[in-house]
Amino acid sequence: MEEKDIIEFVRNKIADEETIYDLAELFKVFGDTTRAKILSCLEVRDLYVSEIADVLHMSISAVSHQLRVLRNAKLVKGIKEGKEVKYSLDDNHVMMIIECGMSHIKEGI
Amino acid sequence: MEEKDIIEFVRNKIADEETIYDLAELFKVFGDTTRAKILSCLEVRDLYVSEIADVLHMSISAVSHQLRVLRNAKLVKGIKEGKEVKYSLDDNHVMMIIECGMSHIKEGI
DNA sequence: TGAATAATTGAATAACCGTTCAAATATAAG
DNA sequence: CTTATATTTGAACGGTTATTCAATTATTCA
Repeated sequence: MEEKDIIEFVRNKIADEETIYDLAELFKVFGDTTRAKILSCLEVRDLYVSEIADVLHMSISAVSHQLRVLRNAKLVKGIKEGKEVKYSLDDNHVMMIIECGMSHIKEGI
Repeated sequence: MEEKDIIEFVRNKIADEETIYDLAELFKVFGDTTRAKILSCLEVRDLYVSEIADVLHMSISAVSHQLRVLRNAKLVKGIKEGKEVKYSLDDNHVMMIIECGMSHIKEGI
């Protein structure tokens, strides 16, 4: 196969630009320590914002900002209960992706 | 369960700080469009640096910089062949993680 | 040995992003 | 209605990082 053809071959076979962009955006959300911690907490139990802040020794504001990012990415959802908002993982895809990454780490990389 | 106990309960059950840090670091590497594109290319076929640059319409330098990040994260490996260096995915964990993210995207979410 | 090609590296710039702080909104309780 | 509590939001600051450009290393070939 000629060099020129290899380039075309690969270019035609890879996922389209938009899909790759979405993929990177998704992983970007997981790629922050604070957000990863929040997700880990919610993996244990549904929690109110202030509870998450307490567990992680962080400010309410910082947690809330990151919850918004997670919400936008449809990784968590918040349900209002009176003055408080209880957060939970949006679906079990989220846990799956975390475990997927975990297994990579655990295998000594 | 008292509020105080909930905090302790969750704090004791989540993964340890270091593991979560490593997890975030791993996803951070996937969380960049350029690197995601490079990985997509290598999913199709092993390639030389200049071939990757050609496929993605990017400079050799930019590609090389990102390949270093991917190498450090043990996601790709490069083998010298004369003047050139042929890159490939480091193991099939990498493809698994990509597919894991893909399935999340595809499911409409 | 010297020229040419492939890739890496370092420094610099620019854009992005997480945290903080202050202010605003929403709900409950007195 | 007023106060207190829970959360959200916006602006600003500081740190991180991707790309560019120039220089360097490594290898082949004449």
